[in-house]
Amino acid sequence: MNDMLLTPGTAEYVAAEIERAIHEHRLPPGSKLGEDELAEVYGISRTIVRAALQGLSHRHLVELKRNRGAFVAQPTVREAREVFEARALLEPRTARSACERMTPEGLALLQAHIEAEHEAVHAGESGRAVYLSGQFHVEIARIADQATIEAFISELVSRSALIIALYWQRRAALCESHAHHALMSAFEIGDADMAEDLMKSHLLDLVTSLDLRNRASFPGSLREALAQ
Amino acid sequence: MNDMLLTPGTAEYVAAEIERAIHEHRLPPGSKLGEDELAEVYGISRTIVRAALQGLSHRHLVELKRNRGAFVAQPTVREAREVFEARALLEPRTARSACERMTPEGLALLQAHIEAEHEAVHAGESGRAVYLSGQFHVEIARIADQATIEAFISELVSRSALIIALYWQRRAALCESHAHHALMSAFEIGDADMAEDLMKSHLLDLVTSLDLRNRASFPGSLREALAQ
DNA sequence: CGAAACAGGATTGTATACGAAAATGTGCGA
DNA sequence: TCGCACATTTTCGTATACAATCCTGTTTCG
Repeated sequence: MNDMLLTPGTAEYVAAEIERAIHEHRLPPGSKLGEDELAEVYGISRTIVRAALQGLSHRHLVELKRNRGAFVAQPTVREAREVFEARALLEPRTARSACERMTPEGLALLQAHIEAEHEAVHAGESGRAVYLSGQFHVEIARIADQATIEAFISELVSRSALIIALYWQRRAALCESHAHHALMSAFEIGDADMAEDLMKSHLLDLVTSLDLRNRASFPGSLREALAQ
Repeated sequence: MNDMLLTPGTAEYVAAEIERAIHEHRLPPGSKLGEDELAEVYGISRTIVRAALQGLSHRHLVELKRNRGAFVAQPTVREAREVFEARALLEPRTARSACERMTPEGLALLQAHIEAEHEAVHAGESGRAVYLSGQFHVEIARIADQATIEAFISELVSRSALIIALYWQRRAALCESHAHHALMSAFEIGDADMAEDLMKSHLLDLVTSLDLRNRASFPGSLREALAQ
């Protein structure tokens, strides 16, 4: 769905690949990202890999531990709350803006997006489904024509993928598509108030579908897993 | 006012130094940031300098032109509008949160901040004054105890410094301190609604004090300066 | 037998060397 | 004199070499 016009071998390309893998839950939180390993995979030197990892760490998707290496980030419960707090500030009014500036092309884009989501869900590609449902929010920001806010939302959506990987609780798998469908309706009839409200409650639904009780977060992940 | 606990010789240290210089208008928009030059200044290799510059480019403070080098960013009029749009979404409600969670320590911190601003203004250190008045907003986000939003606001404030350098129009030099004083009053009496409203109008005042008419932005800066 | 010290291996941190691209300066020809 | 092509110089992009650090498995001593 997103542009693939990044030339292979660049730091941006490698970063995008890793980010997508994180987003699709192929790289679970805590995964070690060895520099030599990545360099070999992409046929480049560690210089580029390091640039990519540094970029990802600025987006809080990767944690760089000095002399230890790079790891896929493990957002704490607190971080998770903060991310959705930020989304709650940015996204509803961005959905409003998008609705006000909606074009036929934008509408078609979002429609195609939703259909791709459905496909992924039915094909059992849950990773891709999670990725697409996140990108839906980014597309809305893009339609709102706010590049700065879009960049923030893009980061928050990616971090949300990590949060979902860590704190998602089984129940409620269908609310997603419903919420996106509802938003589409609002966009179609051009009801900006409705779009804003729907986005607000959609985000609220998302947080409440997480298990954000303070279970000591995951600094070690092992200590946590074994300390019965 | 900010922590100086970054060990010299690291990319973070160099990035912080450059960012501060940008913020204080010692490095005007468009300045060339040569790698060899910076490496010599800080007594390090280009490796570290490049890491620092890449970090700054992720915050949109530096523009990296392939095979050309790094330059202090020159936000366009459109970018300027977007930055303040984003600030309008984030900061008022963050000021509210800060007000609700205000502590005596936080109050004292902000008070000291304002006094430092006054000092800088009276000492004629306009660069430092601009820097401090920006940091005031970041401190509020910190008091609101929202690290994620704080990071966003920090970036937006830094970009605002560039925008001010480019688009500020003389008049209205005193509104700044007034607005910050008014905010302090709201914090002191714990009036969250007032804090939110004051921040909202403060940001509005800021944008309206800029000259954001489309004067072809500054892609070249030279072409612009000489095309009479 | 257990714990601390030690050595080996693996991985990251930094500097530097070399190649590539762009900007600039020079000289030739029209 | 002007313009174009070529050479030079500067600066960036990438790879690689080496040093520093950490982890782990082993040894040694109490």
